[in-house]
Amino acid sequence: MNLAAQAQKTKYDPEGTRLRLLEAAFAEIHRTGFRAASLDRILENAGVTKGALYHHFGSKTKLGYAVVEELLAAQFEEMWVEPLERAENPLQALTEIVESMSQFESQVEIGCPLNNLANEMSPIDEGFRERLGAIFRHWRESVARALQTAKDRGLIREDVLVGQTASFIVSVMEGTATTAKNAQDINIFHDILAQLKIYLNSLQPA
Amino acid sequence: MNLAAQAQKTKYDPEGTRLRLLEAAFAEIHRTGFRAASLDRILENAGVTKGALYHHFGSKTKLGYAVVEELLAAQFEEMWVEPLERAENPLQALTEIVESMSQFESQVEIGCPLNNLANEMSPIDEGFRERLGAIFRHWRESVARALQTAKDRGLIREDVLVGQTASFIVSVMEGTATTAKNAQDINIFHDILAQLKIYLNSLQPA
DNA sequence: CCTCATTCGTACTGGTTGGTATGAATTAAA
DNA sequence: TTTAATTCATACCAACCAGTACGAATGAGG
Repeated sequence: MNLAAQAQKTKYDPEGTRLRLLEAAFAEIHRTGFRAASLDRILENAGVTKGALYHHFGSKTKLGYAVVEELLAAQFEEMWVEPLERAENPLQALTEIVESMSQFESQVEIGCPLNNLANEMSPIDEGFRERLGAIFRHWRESVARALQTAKDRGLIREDVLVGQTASFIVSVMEGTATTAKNAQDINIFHDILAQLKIYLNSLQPA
Repeated sequence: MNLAAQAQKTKYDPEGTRLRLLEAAFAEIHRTGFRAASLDRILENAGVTKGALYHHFGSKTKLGYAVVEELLAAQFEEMWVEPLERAENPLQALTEIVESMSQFESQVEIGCPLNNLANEMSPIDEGFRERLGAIFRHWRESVARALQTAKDRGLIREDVLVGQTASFIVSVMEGTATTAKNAQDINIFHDILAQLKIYLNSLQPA
């Protein structure tokens, strides 16, 4: 039945075209930034036309908002929030995420999409700022919870301020993305993450 | 004689218009980013016309390069390199610069211009990448030298890798600018810088 | 089968962009 | 004083942009 429906190849596929639009927009925005992202290019890559776009979303801006809410947020959920949530040793989990980051070569080429969008849009568009801010906040809170759990289990020192430290760690990640993207060099990326790991270790009790 | 030359008010003032163009471009670029910076707005703020611009610079891109080389680089020279160069206690000087940063409210509003430009232009324009990269390198080397001097004087531990640590510190500064700009909140800015100061202190011998 | 909303495709618009062509005004050189 | 180079001002252009108007194709409900 399900297969039949697929084979049938219905002409109109609203959910499908919507998703293809979102993904094409995400890629284009990640590559060029939001304002320089061309709707025509997005449409070409998505394989749909302008009528479809303005039917599903109402403007370029709303398309951008949807990308942030539905795709970008999910990426951080999967990469940071969930692994930290179900980790037995939160401090080690944090270190492992940082290590797994080292292999993200696209970060070096075109940067972290959250970092890119925040730098470009936050000062000039309140809608973007709020949505990106929500991701940042969620990210920081997730790290803060992990640090608190680690503290409760005696894995880090008592005098560590989990909130401020979480903000610090997140900022290091953002700064690292910027630095690596500019240097276009994977080595400096590794160097900084190595120092971040040393920093994380230094949080442990003496 | 000099005063007479000023009072004379010569009609053509190539160096003056060049500088006015550079400064107007710097402000506009800082506010909107390079690609969104409108030449017409720059010309309006500088009080000159398009003919002057294309006479002194040859294109929008070259104008941007000149801004980076002549204005942006000087800003970091003044803010970081020189104070660290002539500091008696390099570690303390580093801390003081970070503290002085806390009062830069424009950083919260529209971010650090180096951070902004690097995020926007480095992946898509080699000319910008090289020039911004030179500033980053200079910045990192300046911090690294300060750390090395501190190490030589026994102010920080022997096992601190000055190069990697300098890259780490610079990345924190960039990440902080991003975070603060998005949050539009001076408090989180202070929180992160407070943690950076704690980190700097942790470099001292036990 | 009929009706009506949904889902798109096509063609077009007004506005803005960086860039250019041209020449006039001014300065420097001879 | 004549000539030549610099320094600008004005008017214009092709390209691209987001957005819209309109209608045709398709789907769902009765």
